[in-house]
Amino acid sequence: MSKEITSMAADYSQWYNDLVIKAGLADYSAVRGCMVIKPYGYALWENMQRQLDKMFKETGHENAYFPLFVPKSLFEAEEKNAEGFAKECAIVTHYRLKNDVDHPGKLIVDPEAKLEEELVVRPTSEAIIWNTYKGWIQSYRDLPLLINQWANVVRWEMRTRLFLRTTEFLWQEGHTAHSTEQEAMDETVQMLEVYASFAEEFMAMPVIKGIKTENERFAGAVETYCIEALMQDGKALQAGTSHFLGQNFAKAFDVKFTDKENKIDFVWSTSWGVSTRLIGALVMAHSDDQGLVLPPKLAPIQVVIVPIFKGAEQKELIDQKVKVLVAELKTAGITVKYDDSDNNRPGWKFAEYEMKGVPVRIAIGARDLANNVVEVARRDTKEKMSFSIDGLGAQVINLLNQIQSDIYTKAKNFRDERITEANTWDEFVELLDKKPGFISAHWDGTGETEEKIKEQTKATIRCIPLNNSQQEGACILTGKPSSQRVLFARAY
RNA sequence: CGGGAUGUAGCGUAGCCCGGUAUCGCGCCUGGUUUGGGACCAGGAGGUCGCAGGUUCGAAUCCUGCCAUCCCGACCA
Repeated sequence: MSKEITSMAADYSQWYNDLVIKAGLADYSAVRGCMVIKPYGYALWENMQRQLDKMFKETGHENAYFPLFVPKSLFEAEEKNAEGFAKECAIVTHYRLKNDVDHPGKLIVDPEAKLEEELVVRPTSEAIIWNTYKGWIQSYRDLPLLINQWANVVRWEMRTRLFLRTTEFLWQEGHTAHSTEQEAMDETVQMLEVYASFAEEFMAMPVIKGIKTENERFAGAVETYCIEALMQDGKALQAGTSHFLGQNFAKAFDVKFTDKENKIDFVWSTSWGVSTRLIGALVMAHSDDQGLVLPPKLAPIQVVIVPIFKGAEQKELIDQKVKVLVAELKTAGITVKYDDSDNNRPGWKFAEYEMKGVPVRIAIGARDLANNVVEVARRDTKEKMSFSIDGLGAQVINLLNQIQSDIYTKAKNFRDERITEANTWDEFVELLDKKPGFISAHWDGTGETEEKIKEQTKATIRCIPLNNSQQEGACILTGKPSSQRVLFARAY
């Protein structure tokens, strides 16, 4: 099978699709808008999960699991949340099929089996969770309640894209309850920090932390914090959100607690989430025309070893040496695969593992054995070098660390070069096409202006960066006074 | 929901205009030779041509209807 993919320059969107399919991350499925996550893609997700889960636990959270279905009456309780998600919900209305008497072998929905109350397939779980929390919280002693769940959710999007926006997707959603506003706000910011450090340290993807404007805010939130990343085509991608929900959900679901002074109040809450969209972000942040480029810290395979031999005798010698090397690398904590499969020759394997983004490839042949070296190639730069077999583990660890850091730096330089200030409308419009990326510009603070800018340019305000420097200026569209610049971009 | 495209073997395709039971490549199986950037030779298996009707002696091909997926747009915390 030809493994060529469309080049980024020719068609970025097609490049992305080709890459996801050919690298074996996912497949299209028989269900519109839903994908199959293949083992390699799922391994990547598992690595992300493992790290995030660890970070959640380190910050005091526990995992639990809540139902997939939400009774409609609960779903509608928090008005803004319900309204925000209403037009993208899948609804269960019946619970049984029956044989179609007119068409043998076919089934139809049994009209007798209509549900008394429809069930909403969760697009997010606030409703079912807050309904549950009501029974769990009475006293300040029950707080804070710090729970995360790993789950799937369904949002009936009109247009889907592999990983970036699928009808069903996997994610985690944290839902916490606190006795004070300050504590809930601290939690919101803490989790934003967790996401940011995960993105930067593990995904090697620089992000901008900020808050959303009212238009872009989560339905039902008082404030939405986000991390925004920049993809290689200059479009922004929301990579994670952390919401300060105030007392909105507590009031909607009547979740009250008694404080030390025996006073009753509604609890304060947060929710925060990241999804399999992060895989899409990872793909678009680093990869190239030859395939994926994965950060060593998340790569399902960190090192692949390919034998090069003439005849069974050489293969035997290489096998023996590789066995020792694999053990050494594993001891050093490296995930290593020895691909001595007979199906394909070295050249094919080289191309294949480049497509899959394996950070380091080691080739070993008779020539190398004679010289007590191996050929080491790094995926990100394609650079080839020769490492001594002695102390290979330590050298490889250094290289993996170097790659992790280099791809972050590369992505950061790329991103930083594409944060441009615009001071006039013409400049703003021109930049969007000529130098796509984040555009830092003054805005008059109104939703109407934001909406107009979106209509005219498709650019939205990605965020108001945290610790944004205050600066007097004039809104690029209306010329009205502004106290700070905000970041605009076209986004996924 | 609007616009565009596609549906033929596991994948990618030719054939369709001009009707006669399906082409090629990759992959797969067997045997052999190979292996430092996507190997080669020989043999072999695999397809109710998306579905349902219709026209016809005969339909992948013509007609009607349907379905599905993808892409672009609108939409999207």
